Amino acid sequence: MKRDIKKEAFREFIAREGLKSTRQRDIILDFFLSAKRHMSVEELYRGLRARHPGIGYATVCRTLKLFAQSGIAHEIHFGDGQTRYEHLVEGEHHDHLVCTVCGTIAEFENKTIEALQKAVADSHGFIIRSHRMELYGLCAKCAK
Amino acid sequence: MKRDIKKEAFREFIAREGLKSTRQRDIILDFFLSAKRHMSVEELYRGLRARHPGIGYATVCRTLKLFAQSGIAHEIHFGDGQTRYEHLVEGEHHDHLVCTVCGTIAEFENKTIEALQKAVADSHGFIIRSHRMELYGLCAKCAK
DNA sequence: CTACATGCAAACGGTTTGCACGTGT
DNA sequence: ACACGTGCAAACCGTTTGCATGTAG
Repeated sequence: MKRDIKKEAFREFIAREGLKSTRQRDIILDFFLSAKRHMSVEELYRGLRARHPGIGYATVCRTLKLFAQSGIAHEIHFGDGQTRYEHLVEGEHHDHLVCTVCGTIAEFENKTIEALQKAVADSHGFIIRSHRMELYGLCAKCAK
Repeated sequence: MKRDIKKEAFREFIAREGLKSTRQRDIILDFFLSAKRHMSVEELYRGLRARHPGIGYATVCRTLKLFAQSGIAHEIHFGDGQTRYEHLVEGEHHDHLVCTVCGTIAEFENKTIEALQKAVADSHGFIIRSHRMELYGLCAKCAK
């Protein structure tokens, strides 16, 4: 199962870097992996806090950064001043449909677009390291 | 000339909203239109400050927001915590190639990608209001 | 026993706001 | 004259950091 692969990957990262496996990190990782994707730090913090009142905001921030470093998660910004994290499904990449009314975020992937991005970059002599693409507007529900 | 069309558009906006035309707004607009696109608030502020020492940061922020409201400019965020503004060329839309080494931002436009975005959105019943697409990596210079 | 992790509170960085004073209409 | 604009400093908001204490290895 995906979840366990990530846990394993994070465990390895922790070991490799000489860091420590702690109760908090386990709790945060569990919650993060089981929560919906694209959670903001604040949402994650509140969710965690509900079950584990002692946990600190700073710890959540620090741990999420570790997830990003370890490669199991990715930091995203939608321009609303909130940092979000999404868990990564290995090599896969996807982009976002962001509903500006209800805030729902859907994902999509389109190989043709990615190929065209590559072509555009090539024509500028530009080497793509990463990209982001977000479509903002009304989701099916809110469009009605 | 483009510049004058924008000045005119802003003047109209000011009038329509019952706002006032002031020395500062003129200065900021001039500087903004003549500066390179994608300037951060900080860069604009420093540039303005060099010639007009009295100008306040808050005024620059407020005025840039007005530009955005009036439709002559657009706020953009590249996830580095800085707000940038770019002046809009009417209906045109373009996307960005951001060099992560030297910070240079190039623009491109690709109708095929836009059509595909529309297709993706349609297949989700999603109505696009706006979008953003940024390719991050190394520009031609930095790639060498 | 040592180094890393935690929770708290204070600091931070960019942006926004409150307010007394200035200025366009 | 009145309403809107300005500059400054203080507030703000999400995030990060310093520090004393806790805990994994």
